[in-house]
Formats: sequence, structure tokens, C-alpha cells
Amino acid sequence: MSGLIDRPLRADARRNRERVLNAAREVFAEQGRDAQMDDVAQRADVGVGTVYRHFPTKDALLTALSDEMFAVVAAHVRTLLDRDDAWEAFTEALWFGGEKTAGDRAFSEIMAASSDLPPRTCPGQEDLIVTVGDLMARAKAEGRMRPDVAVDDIPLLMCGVGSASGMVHPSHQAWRRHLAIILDGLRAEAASAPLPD
Amino acid sequence: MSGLIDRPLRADARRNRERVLNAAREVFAEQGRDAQMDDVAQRADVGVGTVYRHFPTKDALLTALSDEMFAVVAAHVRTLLDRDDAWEAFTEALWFGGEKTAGDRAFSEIMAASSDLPPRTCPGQEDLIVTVGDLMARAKAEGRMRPDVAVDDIPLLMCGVGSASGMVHPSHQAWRRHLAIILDGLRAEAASAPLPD
Amino acid sequence: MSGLIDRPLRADARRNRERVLNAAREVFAEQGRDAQMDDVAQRADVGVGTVYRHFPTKDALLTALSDEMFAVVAAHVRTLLDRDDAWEAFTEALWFGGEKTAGDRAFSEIMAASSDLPPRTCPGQEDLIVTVGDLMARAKAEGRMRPDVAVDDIPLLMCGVGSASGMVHPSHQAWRRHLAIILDGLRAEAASAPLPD
Amino acid sequence: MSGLIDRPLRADARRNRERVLNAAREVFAEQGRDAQMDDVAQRADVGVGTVYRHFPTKDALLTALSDEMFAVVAAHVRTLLDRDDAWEAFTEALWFGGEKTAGDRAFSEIMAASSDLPPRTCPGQEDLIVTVGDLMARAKAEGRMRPDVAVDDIPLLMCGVGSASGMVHPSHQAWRRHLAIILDGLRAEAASAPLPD
DNA sequence: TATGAATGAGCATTCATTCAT
DNA sequence: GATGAATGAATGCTCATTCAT
Repeated sequence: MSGLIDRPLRADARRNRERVLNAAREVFAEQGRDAQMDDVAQRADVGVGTVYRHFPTKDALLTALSDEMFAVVAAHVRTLLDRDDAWEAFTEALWFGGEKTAGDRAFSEIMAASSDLPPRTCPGQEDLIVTVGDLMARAKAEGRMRPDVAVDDIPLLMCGVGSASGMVHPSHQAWRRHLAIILDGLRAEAASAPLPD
Repeated sequence: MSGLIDRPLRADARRNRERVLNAAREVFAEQGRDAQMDDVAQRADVGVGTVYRHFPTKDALLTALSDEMFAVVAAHVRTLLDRDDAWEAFTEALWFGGEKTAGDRAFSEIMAASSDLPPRTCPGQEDLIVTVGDLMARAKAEGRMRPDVAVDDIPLLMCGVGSASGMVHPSHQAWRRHLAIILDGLRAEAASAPLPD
Repeated sequence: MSGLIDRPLRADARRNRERVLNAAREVFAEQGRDAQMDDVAQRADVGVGTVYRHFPTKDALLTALSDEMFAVVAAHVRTLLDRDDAWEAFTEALWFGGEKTAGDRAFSEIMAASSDLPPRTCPGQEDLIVTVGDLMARAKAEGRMRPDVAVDDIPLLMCGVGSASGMVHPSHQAWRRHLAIILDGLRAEAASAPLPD
Repeated sequence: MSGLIDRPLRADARRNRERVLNAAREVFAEQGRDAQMDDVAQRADVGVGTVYRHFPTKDALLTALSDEMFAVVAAHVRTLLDRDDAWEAFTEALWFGGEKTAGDRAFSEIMAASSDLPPRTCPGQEDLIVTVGDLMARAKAEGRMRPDVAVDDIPLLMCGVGSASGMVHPSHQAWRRHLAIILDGLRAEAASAPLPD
């Protein structure tokens, strides 16, 4: 009952929340985490207060954004789980992640800064660890992936891809070369020596 | 005339410049480019004014720091030019660069941010491009390095290594794994497909 | 006509008005005039809009609250008018006022701040001036109260009692000592010299 | 040595610190603790930054102001210690305190708000407790002051005087009547009954 | 009419940079 | 030259009030 009555209000609010999120995504992607809340509000065609109503803190907004990013990637990777070729699935997962990360300055910065912060984790991130871990285990079993890589190496490598994605101007697709090299380096045949621990 | 009078002052000034640079190196390495000028001055046991006398702008100081970094690396790489084994020399160059970058938050950030900035180059960087380019050409000729990598890919990859260096807590040596993978990915045998352009 | 239709609404509205007033009384008493309208609404289980429907302004709400306070006290004092012993009645009036004021941060603050505001008066306050004035006149006639006090002194003194009521921690009853001293100071025998004007 | 060299700088800074303090005293006295830092800066003919250089926080500034107030009063009261007539000295102390408090909204508010805050004390306040306590002991011994008042009652009473000082417009001297009554209430002969505890 | 989301002026605070001493 | 105090634009966040639903 009240559900039906609530809808209109909530619908409006949700729409605004979405506008804020979209604006924030753009603004932070372009300008990095130093972008200003006022800019987000402006881009969303909304007062600052509205931004703060939905996200009590700049940090909360940034967190929401990154959680969402993880969730999106995690969801996609999950669809890859039933592929027969685990290495190929893994590869595709990383390409997808790169695609999402590329050009998102804030996300890259957040990942790069994660050393300072308490090691907060969100559902998406945990899911990602599980699913990617699964793919990696199978790819190793297939003999396609070098056995000395760990799941924990992946965020590291992707963080690198992310920061690379900002470099070199126009095509902005230099990160593809970066990732291609990394993927080649992850192949079973590539291992010239065990990775240092 | 003024030369004679200047000398002692200049000596003093040069010493101060050095103190500032040393302090700045430490401070920015630890706290990243967001560190404050006042902190630099304090660490250098110098007034802020002195910092500004030598570097008109925070940005100028940061630039000086990064130029210096490039110069140091370039100098080292130059000593590797007469090695017989070019691939090995190249490898060592990258390990040296990684070592220098790791733990220098500001330098990593600067490299990662270079997309914003006009593509300023400093002598060290140019030198690096030449020497590393030379090593790469020879390594390719040796048949040890995949032919489709370009010199321009290297800063990209190293930028990744840099941002990785900040991640994962105490040992802070996870970047070594990252670089090892990349190097394996750069080997001639690793190339599973040509790099995208 | 509209009267008949309005009634039920009015009943509802009046109930809401009451809820708002009750909530506001509590909230402002606890947190002082800096308490937020949203808090009032929440405590009243009502939307902010409803609060604003009944009181166009935070100030209006505060005013209503203080008017009400005056009315309550005035009503009580009026019941004391037929006492034989005017001094005792006066005394009781002040104790009653103190009791009401103690622990009501907002009311104390409002009284203390009344210098800023235009010297607005409400029926309760006027009534209070009349009744207390009457008691005072009779107490002076009885020879129990010093003749140089004026009705205008009383709010002043009570304001002091009010601000005192907030001080000193848990028992919060230090104001009783304050008022006791003042009452002793108001006795006819206490007058060591005429009050300054 | 460096002392001599320091002076000019420090002299300037101290002058500015004084300007800030003076401005703050005025502004907060007039508008209460809600006055804005920008207003203080403006009144001091100084940038906000300067205010913050000397007082890291609005609260720190307010604290400094109140500490100073206590110190001034304490110093004055200390000069009264050698009076023969302790009651008279006590009386004078309170008049002095009233004089200082009257018209200083912020100070009154701070005293009135002291119930919330952790019971911070400054040297002046402690000194005051000691000296006033001494005067009170002697006044009681003289048989001039009622024995059941405690030093702790005084801030309470003065807080009342303070808040009273803001009331009633033009003369602004109504607080004198308030204090006079209180003083009469504190006399030994005034005690009609022991104070409640 | 009630609701609570939206608004945005307002405010404390920071920090790169300037400039008097 | 060196110093560090002064500057003030910039920024995150709050809260009284309005208004679409």
C-alpha cells in the first residue's frame, strides 16, 4: 500500500540520485578525485544540497562510484564463468576491466591510493576476487597460465593499466598495448623465471 | 665584479637549493604531490620564502624533482649501453627505474598525470628515450625482444609499475612481480599476437 | 459549509500542530535554539513541511513555544492571586517559573537573547507582568518586599536563574540555590542600600 | 642574538595578534559566539588566514578570549586581597566581574554553555576560585556573609548577571540592579533559611 | 494537506603564493 | 637573500526554507 504511495516520491529521488551518480561519474572520471562537489552538482543540474542528501560526504560519493564500478565488472566476469576456455575468459575479463577503467581518472586514483586507506572492500570487489580466482585456477590447470601468479597480482596489474590509460593523448588507447603485454607475460610459456615474492 | 661578490652568496644559495630539493624529494615521495610547501620548507629547515626563491611555483619544484629523477635514471642507463647483452641491459634499466620509482608517490603521480600536462620533456627524459631506444633496437636484433614494442610503450609500462608500487602494504615490493610479468611479456617468445596500435 | 468540511481536517491539523509543539518543546529544551527543524519534524513523526505549515518560520515556532511557556506560568501565577500572604505567593510564583525554566535550554536562551529582538510581548507575558506586579505591590505593602524592586527586574532575575540552570552537571538543581539567594535579596530586610536605577 | 633579529618579525606578528584579539573581542561581544570569523578578520583589517595563523580554530579564539577575560578579572581580584574589609573586597570583585561581563555576549554565552563542554579550566579561572574563595572565607569569618554560600555558587550567580546584562535595551545597566539584589541576598542577615543543596 | 526531496546562501577552514622586515 | 607572517580564493559541508508530488 504505502509502497504504491511512496513510489512517486521515491521515483523522483531515485532519478535525482541517478543524475548525481552520472554527473559524478563523468566529473570524477575527467578530473580525478580532486574534482569539486559543486561541479558535480552543476553537471547534474542540481543543488549541492541534493548531492549531499544522497551522499553524505564526498568520500561516500567516491566510494559509491568505485563500488559500482567493481559491481559492474564483477557482474560481467560472472557471466564468463561458464566458458569452456578459462584462459580466454580470464583474458576477456581483463579487457573488460581495462575498458571500464580506461579514462576514469578517479577510479584509477582510488585504486592507486588504496595503500593509504584502510583496505575497505565492497561486495563487487570480493565477488571479483572469487570469480577471477576461479578463472585463474582453471587457466592454470589448462596449462595456459603461469602457476606463480596470484589473484592478488591482478588488481596491481590493472591499477597499472588504469594509470597508463591516462597517458599519451589522443587515441587514449595506449592502455591496450599495456594490457596486451601483461597478458602475454601471464601466459604459461612466458615464465622465464619464477616471480619474486 | 658582481661575480666576486656573488660567489659566496651563490655558494650559500646553492646549498639552500640543495636542502630544499632534498627535503622536497622526501616529502613528496612520502606524501605525494598534495604535500604542502610549508612541509617542504620545514623539513629543509628553511622559510617558505626560500623555497619560493629557488622554485617560483610548487609545480616548478615538482618539475625539478621529476627532471632530476629522469636525469638519474638516464645517467644510469647510459652506463649500460656498452653491455654486450642488450636485452639484459634493457632489463636492468627497467629494474633500476622501478627501484627509483617505487616508494616515490609524487613521481608516480606525476607520471600518471602526464596526460593533463602539456607533454613537457626534460633532457633526462629525452636521453632516456634515446638510450632505451638503442637498447631496445639491439635487443630486438638479438631476437630477444618482441619487435612490435615501441620506446613509447616503456613510460607507460613503468607508470603502471609506479602506481603499483604504492599498493599492497608492508613489503611494498609487489611492484617487482608486476615488472617481472611485464618483462616476460616483452620477450620475443611471449608475443602471442601483434600489439594493437 | 466549508466549516462542516473543514472540521475533520482541522481536527487533524490541530493534532499535528500539537505533535509538532510537543516535539519542538522537547527538542529545543534539550538542545537549545540551535536545534534543527528536521529534528523537530522527526521527533514529531511528521515531515518538515508540516512543521512549516503550522509555523512559517523557525523563529515563529520558537516564539510559539515561549508564548506558551509564559501562558503556563501566567496561568499558574493567576491561581496564586487570592492567597493571603502575598510574599509567599510571590515566592511560589518564582519557584514555579524557575521549575519551568530549568532544563529548558531554548527558553533560557530566548530570554537571554531578548535584547536583540524587538521587545515583543505575548499575552502571557503581559498577564504575568500584571499578576506578578500585583503580588509585588501587596508584598511591599506587607512590608516583606523591599520597595525599590520593580516588576521589570523580575524577568531579568529569572533569566539569570534560567542560564544558571544549565550549569553544573548532573543534579542540575543549582538554580535553586541561585533563586534562594535572589529571594533573600528581595526581602525587605535585605536592602542594604537602594538599588541603582 | 637571534632574539634581537626575531623581534621585528615577532613585533609585527604580535601587533597583528593583538588586532585580531581586539577585533574578536568586539565582534564576539556584540554578536555572540555565532559571529563569523570573516567578520573578525574584517574588523581587524586582516585576512582570514591571519586570524587562523594566530588561532587555529574559531573555538581556540573564543577560548583565548575567555581565558583572557578570566585572567583580567583574576588579576584585579588579586589586588583586592589585602583589603581589611573582606566583604567589601568581595563585593568589589563581583562588581568588577559584572562590569567585564556586561555587554559581552560571547563571554556570557560561553559561561552559560559551560555545562555542555568538558569543564575546561584556565589559570585565570583557577586563580579566581582561589582568591574569591579566600575573600569569601574571610567575609564569612567577619560575619558579613552567609555561611552556606560556596565558591561554586559565584560563577552561577555571575552567569546570571551576564545573561541579564544583555536584556532591556538602552541603559544596559539593568545588570547592576540584578547584582545588587544578589549581593544583598548573600549578606549574613539575609539568610532566611539555609540554601538547598 | 502532508511529505520529504531540493535548494543554495552561508560558514569554517586550508594552502599556494606574496611581501614587509 | 632569507624569513615567516599575511593574504584570500577555494572548498567541503550545513541547515532554514521552498515546492513538486
